Amino acid sequence: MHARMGAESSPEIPGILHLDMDAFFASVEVRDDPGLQGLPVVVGGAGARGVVAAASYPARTRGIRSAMPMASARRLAPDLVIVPPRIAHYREASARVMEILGSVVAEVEQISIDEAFLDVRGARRLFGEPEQIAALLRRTIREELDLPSSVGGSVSRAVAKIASARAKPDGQLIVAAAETADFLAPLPVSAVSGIGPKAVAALERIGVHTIGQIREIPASALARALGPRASEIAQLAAGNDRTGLGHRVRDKSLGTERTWDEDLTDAAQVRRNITVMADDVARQLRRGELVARTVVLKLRSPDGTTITRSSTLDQPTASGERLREHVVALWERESHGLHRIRLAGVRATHLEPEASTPYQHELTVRSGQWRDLEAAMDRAVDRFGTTSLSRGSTLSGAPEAAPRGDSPPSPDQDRP
DNA sequence: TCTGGGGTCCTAGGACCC
DNA sequence: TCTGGGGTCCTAGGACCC
Repeated sequence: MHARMGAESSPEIPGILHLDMDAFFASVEVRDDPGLQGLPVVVGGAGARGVVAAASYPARTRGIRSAMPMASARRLAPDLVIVPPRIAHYREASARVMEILGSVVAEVEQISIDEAFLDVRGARRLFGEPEQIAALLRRTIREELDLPSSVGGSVSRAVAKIASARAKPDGQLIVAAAETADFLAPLPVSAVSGIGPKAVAALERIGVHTIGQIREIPASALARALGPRASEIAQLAAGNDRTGLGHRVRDKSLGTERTWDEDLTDAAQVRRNITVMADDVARQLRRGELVARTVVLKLRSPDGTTITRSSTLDQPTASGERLREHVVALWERESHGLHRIRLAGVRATHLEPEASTPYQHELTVRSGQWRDLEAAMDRAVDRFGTTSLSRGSTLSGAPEAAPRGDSPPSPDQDRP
């Protein structure tokens, strides 16, 4: 059932587009090194626990996929070319893609580094129907950045996203409103964004494999299989969402984590590493002119069990010293029960723009000192890179650093 | 040589306030 | 001296996405 026909309610134009860059990280690397053209190229960690972050199409024809363990990828393609990720570089390319989108369409919602939704209904008078706008965007990205992309279009975000995936590589697919049900019916349930491995397994248990079948089973059966998410998923599967575009205001959290090829067994070593991570997170906050109110420590054991422990601060901060204190305290609370650590991470959440927080106006002498010191450190890091100055010793002249325990500050030998 | 690193969103219980 | 309901914050875990 549709809403009333108001003066502005346009007929069902499939004007929600989803633009997705093809094999983005890998495409950027191949573009920058034409010698890689046609080869099975993956971007990702080469270590024992590395995984594939992006695979070129020649790699995909060999069965290699994103998120696959690098060891498996090597088995599938002994001639595999592994390129270490250059995230900052991809972010730059991403910014240029988004600039191009914004130059054609006012309504753009970036949803990840390599994809965006666009509402082109208002751009039709200038640039034509959704098909033509999609072609224009893809052509411009190709000409200006030499990168391939694909576009899906629909009246629904969920369906536009499914369509862009079906259009790959280097294609476009606009699904007219009247064709939506036929388009969706034969697709596997996993095609819906939001239906992951757990939901797929739950649906298979009740005999549901395709999107069409979701609409045939009773709502009660769907609710039993999927729990509270059932109705939302039913809506997506029917192509009924009309949510339009939202505009993500700012980041919600920011953090860093690391998995070691060999588990850490020394508590002091874990403490040193999370200390470095806390400094790194604080630096990211300062760079983004943000402060955080909560810091989260994440720990994973060899068997995959993951715990998180969080601590909320009295005042939002971007101080490495503050974050270190809290994250180390969280670690000291847990370290007794954890003897082998596969992964550790530090994340800052409840972010606020630095300018809007009262803490800025309540600088004490002491916090003023840390700000000056850490600002100086930021400048040095920008100039010399992270490895030259990692932590500890530089700040130990500051008024009482985080509890330090048994071992003296030592250069961090863990980072390649 | 079996599982990364960056995130978002949701749920649920307990504390605390009114 | 027996018990309610709503709202919000904090913490923890989990599913999911690229």
